[in-house]
Amino acid sequence: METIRIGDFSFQLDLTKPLYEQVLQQIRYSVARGEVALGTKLPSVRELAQNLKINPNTVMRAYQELDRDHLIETRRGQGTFITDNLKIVEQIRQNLAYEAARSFITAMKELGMDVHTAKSLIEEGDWT
Amino acid sequence: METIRIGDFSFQLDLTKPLYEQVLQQIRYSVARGEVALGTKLPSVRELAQNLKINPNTVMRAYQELDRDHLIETRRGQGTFITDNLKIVEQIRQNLAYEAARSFITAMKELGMDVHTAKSLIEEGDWT
Amino acid sequence: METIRIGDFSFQLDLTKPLYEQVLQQIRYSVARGEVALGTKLPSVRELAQNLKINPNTVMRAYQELDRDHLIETRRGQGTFITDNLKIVEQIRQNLAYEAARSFITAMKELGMDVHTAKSLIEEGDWT
Amino acid sequence: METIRIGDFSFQLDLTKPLYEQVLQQIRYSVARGEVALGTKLPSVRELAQNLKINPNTVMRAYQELDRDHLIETRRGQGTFITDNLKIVEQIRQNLAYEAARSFITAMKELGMDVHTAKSLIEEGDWT
DNA sequence: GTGGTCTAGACCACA
DNA sequence: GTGGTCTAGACCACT
Repeated sequence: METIRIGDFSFQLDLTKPLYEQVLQQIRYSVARGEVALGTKLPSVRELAQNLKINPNTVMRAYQELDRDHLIETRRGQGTFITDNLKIVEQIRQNLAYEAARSFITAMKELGMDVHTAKSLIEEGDWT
Repeated sequence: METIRIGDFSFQLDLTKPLYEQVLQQIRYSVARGEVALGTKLPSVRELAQNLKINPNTVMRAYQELDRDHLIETRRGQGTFITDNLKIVEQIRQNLAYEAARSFITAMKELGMDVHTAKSLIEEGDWT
Repeated sequence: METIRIGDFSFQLDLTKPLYEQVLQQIRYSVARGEVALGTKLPSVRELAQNLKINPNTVMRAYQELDRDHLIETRRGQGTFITDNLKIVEQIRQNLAYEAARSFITAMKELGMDVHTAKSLIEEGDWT
Repeated sequence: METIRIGDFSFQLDLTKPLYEQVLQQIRYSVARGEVALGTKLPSVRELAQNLKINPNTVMRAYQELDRDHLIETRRGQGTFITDNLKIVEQIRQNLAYEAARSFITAMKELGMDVHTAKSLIEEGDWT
């Protein structure tokens, strides 16, 4: 799978899965990971679409959803920017981590395994 | 969300998500959890459909996917049965657990957190 | 898969495939292979059904189809017998072999492989 | 039996056999035979259905099974494409050929004929 | 009675 | 426009 870099962002798209969701997630994770400075200007919808060779509507949809979560801000005539509110970023980072953990634990419980077993699985696995 | 019991199985359907997938998963987990004896006859397609108030085709699709994974066996004119092969069941159980762990770790890494942090999250969380 | 012997015949049933067809084929092949003497009496419908733990209707259907091919003969009040006509048996044996070869060659051609390649495949394979 | 061509594909349907299986097989063989370039877009579900005068659901089922084998890739909103992975195609071609040979040999053995006889049958037959 | 295939047609998600 | 899910209901194959 090809990696495309644009500004501080990098994208890897799997064409068989919803594109707008991948774009959205990869921006979300880039910011949460701290790779992108707060307040940074995002590439324009048209520019990103061109680079990723996807439809501008798809990029727009991704931006809209991020805007709704206040992770990015659209300023008319200026472009789209990462929020400069550190709290929001931290909040999102925590939520994503918590959600991932919670769904792991849920799956384990559905298999009749307890939290202890879950921990062992994480410890013993080779996650390179 | 209403729980429906039928034979050794219980089902909870969320009408906003693909029904056949939920049926499929819930059978898969029931067997993996060891709640259902190997070789057991599943409810007939029509019977389960009626109980869950969904279309028989939807149930059939769930059964067919499980059949392809060899977790169940369908015998025309007789019905559908859980495999009596313990190995297959164990294999599936391991795979489900491993997949859950792997996707948790992947998400953590994408947030810039390491396996150690992942473990702490599991330890400290309140997963009741 | 369990093998069941009854008289000169032996059966192996896979419950997930049409039973009447398996019974039919296995009788057909037993005779073609020359394992069963011409004129031999077949087990009664009821007896065979009992031994194979399947429905008598299923055995009956197999017998009826074999009767139509004149491989067996039903004599009222006496039972069912393998034909004593060697020609019919030879004919069926040849047909079965020819059919198998023809469908193999057809598949090969559909893959864009010629008869020569087909022969090589047979020669080189490990068919133990 | 009427042959219907559409794009690089051609279809012949026998209405007495499962349609989705025939569609599936004919696509599979077209690709294995190398008649269709890797990465090619398949006709859309609706388009193929219309041309073959069958129901879109029937076409979809064929596509879904091929997708599971990774011979094709479906991209929501974009269409369905032949895989661009040559390895998968070669693998499938080999498997199909091997399976055909294996089932031929099995049939011969069940008739009490050996591999040598099988080879002779292939050599002597008139397979035009 | 069991499962399997097919149709017609609705409604949704994605690009 | 694309594919994906679901329904209702017909008809068939097998036990």
